[in-house]
Amino acid sequence: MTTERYNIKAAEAKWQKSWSDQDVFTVKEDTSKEKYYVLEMFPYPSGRIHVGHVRNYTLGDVVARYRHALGYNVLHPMGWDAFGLPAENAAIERGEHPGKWTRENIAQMREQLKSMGLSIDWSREVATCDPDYYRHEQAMFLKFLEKGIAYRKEAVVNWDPVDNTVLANEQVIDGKGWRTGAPVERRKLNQWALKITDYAEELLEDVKKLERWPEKVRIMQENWIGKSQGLQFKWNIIGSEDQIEVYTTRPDTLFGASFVALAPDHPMSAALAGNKNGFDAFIKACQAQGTSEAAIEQAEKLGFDTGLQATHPLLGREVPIYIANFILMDYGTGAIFGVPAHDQRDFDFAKKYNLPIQQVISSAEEIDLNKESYSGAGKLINSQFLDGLEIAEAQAEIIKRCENDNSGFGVTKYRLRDWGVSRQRYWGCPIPIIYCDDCGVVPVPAAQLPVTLPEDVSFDKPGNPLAHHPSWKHVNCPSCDKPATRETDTFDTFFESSWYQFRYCDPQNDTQPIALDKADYWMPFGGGVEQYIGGVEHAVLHLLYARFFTKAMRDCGIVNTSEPFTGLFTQGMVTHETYQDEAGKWLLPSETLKNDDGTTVHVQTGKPVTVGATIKMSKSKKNVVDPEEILGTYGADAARLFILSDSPPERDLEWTESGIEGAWRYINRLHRLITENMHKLSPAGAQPAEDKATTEILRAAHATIKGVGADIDNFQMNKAVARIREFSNAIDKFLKDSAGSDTAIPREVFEILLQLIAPMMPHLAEELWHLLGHETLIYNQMWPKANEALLANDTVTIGVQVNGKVRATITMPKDADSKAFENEALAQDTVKAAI
RNA sequence: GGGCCCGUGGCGGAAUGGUAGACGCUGCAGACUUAAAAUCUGUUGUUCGUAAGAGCGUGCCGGUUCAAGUCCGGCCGGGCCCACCA
Repeated sequence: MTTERYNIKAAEAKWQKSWSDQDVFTVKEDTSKEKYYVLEMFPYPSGRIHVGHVRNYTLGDVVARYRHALGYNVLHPMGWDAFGLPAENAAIERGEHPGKWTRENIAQMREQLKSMGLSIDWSREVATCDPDYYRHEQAMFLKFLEKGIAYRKEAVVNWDPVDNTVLANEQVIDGKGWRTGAPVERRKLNQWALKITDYAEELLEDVKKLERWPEKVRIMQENWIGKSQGLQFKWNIIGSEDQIEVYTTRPDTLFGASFVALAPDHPMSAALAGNKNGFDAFIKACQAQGTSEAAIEQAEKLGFDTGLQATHPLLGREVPIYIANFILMDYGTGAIFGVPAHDQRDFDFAKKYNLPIQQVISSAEEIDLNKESYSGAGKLINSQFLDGLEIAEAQAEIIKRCENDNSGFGVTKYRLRDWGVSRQRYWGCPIPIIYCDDCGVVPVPAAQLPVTLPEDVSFDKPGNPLAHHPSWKHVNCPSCDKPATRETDTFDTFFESSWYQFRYCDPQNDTQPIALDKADYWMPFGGGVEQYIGGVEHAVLHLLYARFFTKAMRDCGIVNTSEPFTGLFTQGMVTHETYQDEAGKWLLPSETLKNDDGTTVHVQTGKPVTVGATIKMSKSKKNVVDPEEILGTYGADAARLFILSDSPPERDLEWTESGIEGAWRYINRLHRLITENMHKLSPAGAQPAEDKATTEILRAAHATIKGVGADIDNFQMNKAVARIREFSNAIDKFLKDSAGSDTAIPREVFEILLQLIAPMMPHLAEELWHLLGHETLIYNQMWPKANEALLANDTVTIGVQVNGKVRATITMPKDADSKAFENEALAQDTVKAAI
């Protein structure tokens, strides 16, 4: 018998064409079916997909195909997060227009994704740089402005003095601009911001309810929002009318206060310092101070003594006033009172400036206040009316007294800051605002939207090309028609990714971001995207912004949804070994060769190569593999299978050559398993034989249906793959055992196998399904139902332990009583011997 | 400094408190082949033993339990996130 070897390339292309020709992935609202929205974080169109994308989209595709087979109306879209800096950098480096560069990249990446065989409804594709996308964003921004959710404020930003642009925090490395290396300046600029702080409490309360989010991400968001409760009150300045307002979460330690300190950039600091010598130098030193982790750890606590004293309004305590480098203007009120005995920073400061260290919390454990502060539990001492109280009681008491006395009040604060959305960049969505000398800030009228980017821009000057453009920014004021200028800033690119999940539901709508009825179908009040999948690196920024945006859209009447993503899965990274040649130069995995003796050498020179740590794939360490090469060599199914096989999806996945080869071998083995045994298939419609082997293989089939379904539900794709391999091994054994006899393999067994592999290896499943004689696509086949009657196992095998050691195993009827188990156990020779 | 997660063979990893190591990768031995590749078969925690078999084994110490990789307490080690946040 001759069997043709499985031609992976031809088969994968053929079935991709079939899916496309039959338009099976296009989806419409259908109220007769339950919907299921599967979404993976959309890619930035950098030009080529990387293995992280392959992992992300494979995971999503398994869920989408599985849910579709279960009968859900599945929405599984794809798009492009297309605005951003790399496009501008490419423009600067190669003189290409960012739009052209981006669109070419999209075209290339779309083809790469299609070659993975993803079940994506490409008719819903969106690119955020498309005016038809961002016009709605501009309209929403104007609604936010009306509602008071968007506002203009003066904010301190990271300013690169060489490029003349604002940098994001991530673009500041050790206090220097990432591109220019110039020391970053802190500058005050007028910026548009969104009032995410108004939503702090709702964001915090709701994130606790997102049960299908990883605990880790929920905690990260909670920490980021940073709710704290404390006391806010004012200290009087001796010899002045002014007061210093402070915030503390430890009002109980008030009697231990030995100083009051203000942030260097606190509005009162300069006045308090007066014209004392050294203040300017002190401020300069504070500004020069790095913000990196290392810098903070090494930084000495520095203070500037104003020479003034402050008194507590309720208690009359008198303490010196300092300006200190470790006080942050962005948190609380930008001023504190210091309690050296119970706060380590205050302790360090007190040691340096010889301030008193007064203990007010006692503890059973030993406290040495010469060495360090004590911040644990205990009872109040040295605190007059608070003495003897527990910390929590003391806090309540002091807040009560201050409130009665009107000298202070209990207050809830959040660490969360408003979201500054202005960027001095070209390749972003223009902010639809016009500035008029007479009318001030004028929103662009709805009829004039979208404000589109000019095509003819030059990048030869540093700074924002929109500001340099000769004509773009000059317009007439919409209200008085006098000459006016446009806002030349563009939105932060997180703006686009904050609402794209809605746009996929109604991508062609040119009057609204999304029609309400479509939003209500796909992203109803009770929940949005059932399954969102992406990297954990977006745990805070993107996922918090998108949650906020959804609530803001809801409050503007655009949607009824409160939470965009009801289910979230964060995948692990893809890692790879690293390689260096003798000179220490990093080598690509494809430049190395493993010898049989275990050594690794350079593929061309044959010189030894040092194999280094297995770390996240990165261009700089060159430990990357190109998905296009993998797909070309092994095919999409093998790549998908390997990605799903070994590591649990939430953990890091080590990419290995032997692993992908193993997956490829299994694809071929499955193909042979079916094609070489077609003649053993039972005829269609025949009742299965009732012999033991046939019953066992059917039982295995149905147990596998149940297990694989549960595994996919639980995102344990590696277990699903193991189960399928176990099942195919069982089929293999069945066929070998029955060789020579006329025992048929039930057709159902092969069909179940193919249906179970279909979400993971869709091309192979279609190919073999077709070879079994089916005219319809396996994609449209309903997921098989496990036959519970077959699964009901009537015997059970248990281990018998004596003194904690397994001495025997016994197999008993499941409904046997405990006495029967006991008798059988005691009858075992090994058990008798052990007793 | 705060928070979270994880420690199981040579490796990735399985295991509702109930036969630890499923499934794979690697290695080893063999079959087929002139040879190689591919494929197939066997084997692969560790120690002792020719073998049958026996002992030891889930980072360490203790606890709960008839029974612990799993639950509890305390250590040790590794990773991630946040952070002069008052």
